[in-house]
Amino acid sequence: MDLWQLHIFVSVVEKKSFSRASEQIHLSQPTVSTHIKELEAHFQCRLLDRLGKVTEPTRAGEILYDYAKRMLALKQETQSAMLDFLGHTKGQLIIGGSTIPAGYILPRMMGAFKIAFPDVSIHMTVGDTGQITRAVKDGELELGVVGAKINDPDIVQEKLIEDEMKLVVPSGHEWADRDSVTCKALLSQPFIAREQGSGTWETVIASMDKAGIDVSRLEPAVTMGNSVSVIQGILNNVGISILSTIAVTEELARGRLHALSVEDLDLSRHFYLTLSRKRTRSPICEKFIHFLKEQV
Amino acid sequence: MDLWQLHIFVSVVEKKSFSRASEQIHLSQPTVSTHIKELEAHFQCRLLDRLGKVTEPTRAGEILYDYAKRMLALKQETQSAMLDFLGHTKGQLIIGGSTIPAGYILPRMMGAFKIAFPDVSIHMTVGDTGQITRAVKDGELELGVVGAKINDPDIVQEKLIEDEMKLVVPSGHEWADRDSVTCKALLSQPFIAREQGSGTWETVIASMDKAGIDVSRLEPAVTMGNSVSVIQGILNNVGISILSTIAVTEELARGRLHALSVEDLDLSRHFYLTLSRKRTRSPICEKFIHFLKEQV
DNA sequence: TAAAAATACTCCATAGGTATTTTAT
DNA sequence: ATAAAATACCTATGGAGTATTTTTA
Repeated sequence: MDLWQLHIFVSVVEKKSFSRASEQIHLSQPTVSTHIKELEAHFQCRLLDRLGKVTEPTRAGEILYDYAKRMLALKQETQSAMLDFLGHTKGQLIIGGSTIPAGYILPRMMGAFKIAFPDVSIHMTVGDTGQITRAVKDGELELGVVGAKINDPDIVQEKLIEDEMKLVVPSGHEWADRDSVTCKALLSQPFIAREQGSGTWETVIASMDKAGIDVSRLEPAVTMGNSVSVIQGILNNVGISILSTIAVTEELARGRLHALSVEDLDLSRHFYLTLSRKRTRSPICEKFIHFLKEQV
Repeated sequence: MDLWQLHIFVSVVEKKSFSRASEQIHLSQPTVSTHIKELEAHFQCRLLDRLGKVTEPTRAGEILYDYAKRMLALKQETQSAMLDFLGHTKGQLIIGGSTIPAGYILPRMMGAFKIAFPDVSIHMTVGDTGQITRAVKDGELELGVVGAKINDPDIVQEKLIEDEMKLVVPSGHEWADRDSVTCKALLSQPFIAREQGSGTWETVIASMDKAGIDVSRLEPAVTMGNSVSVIQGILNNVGISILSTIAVTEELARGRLHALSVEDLDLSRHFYLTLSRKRTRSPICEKFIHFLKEQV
């Protein structure tokens, strides 16, 4: 019993004739006979009563007819579900990002993408670079955007957007009017650090190392878990810190914070589009990648 | 896309490996490869990501996997539905009978059959011989029991049970103690006739004709629609009539009616099992036919 | 007699195999 | 080095055809 035989069977039932069915399916009449014969052999019973003028299903044939119709309908449903999916008109897009991308970059993109493809439902996970990368590798996420380069043969990355990090001080601060400060000056100020695993913080440390500054000489007033807390800390004069300008655009615009560059410190970094090397991405995801590269 | 390929695909997804799947389905690994390749060509997309150690479905593959499982489950369901039906353990039995069989013979049989095959649901239609025969011919009924022979090449009949018809009189009647009366004597009594289409009545008329009695000389007190009414008529002294003993067994036993034979009148008739010559009957029906012949 | 299905047969496409190569761990 | 999948190639089954016979209205 296969779908093709069931299709032939259904046609014979509906046309009430082997010959008429053979015309409909573009087969010869003997071929139709053979397939019906085979089905009857398989079920070990007559399925069709050849009454001479017409052919009608037996009771067993009626039962099979119902099931055959259901199976063929399900086949059709499968075909269209696949077409829909491949035509990237609907489906799920499961992505992830580290703090800054998930907080500021991806939401904007998702909004725009949703307008272009309203039948796509998007799920976003937030995690640190390691978590996101692992999920991409395991196929749990189709795409990630993180702030660090990963050395893993299963992962491919691509620069997506440059992030300019700056020293951020509250509006009443002594440096509030300056454009830049020296790297050394930083050591005299109470500083808000980030906990381990933060891409932002790792970039800061790396660039200080590179500039020959001993990071341990920084005066960490407090360590905070996320950039929102850091911003609150700065606003409340707990200390100052280096942050993504992306994360503080709003506060800068409102004049509550000021951003200045640190001389001799390369605080630029990139966010990387992070994909699995081997896994096939859904057409929706490919579309979203295209979108990302275009928009940024 | 056919069920066999989907089965192979499902196996690969579940075993996470072409080789493992090939072992499970008892195919060679290259054969599995070919089938997957063909499926991928059909849908024009990758369905499985060969990751080296393991193989996992792509998003498209996940969608197909779900549908494939549903289709294979439906195939299984079809198989068992057919087996159930052919094992005549469950299903529908649609039969019919003319008045006497449907009123007295078939109900008894149905009761006994239901005990032997509790999962069979039985539907019975009552109609005159013509209606029942036509329905059998059209396949609406699988089996009929009627009181007349039909001349139709599409119909086969078989004597099932002999019905002895007798003259029935109320207990207070002048003939109540007699065993028989002459045919002529009938003409002096108020008689309850049956309307046209009644097999019982046709048998009465035919046998009178044969005995050389002019039926029109009968004194029809009233014409009634069914044997139950006739019985009521006799009980209430409206007149007497000739009836199937089968239909009056109860009243005879209770002594409220008496049955006597009519001399020179052949009032025996048969009920005939009536089947379509060409149509295949369900196993349930074949079982029921066996049952009928055995029990009577 | 005419129409429908079954039978007989022929052919080729393909599902299946084995042997081997390529790829990735 | 090893295991997995892909490739190459061969074989045989069976799906499709045409021609014909059988059946039945």
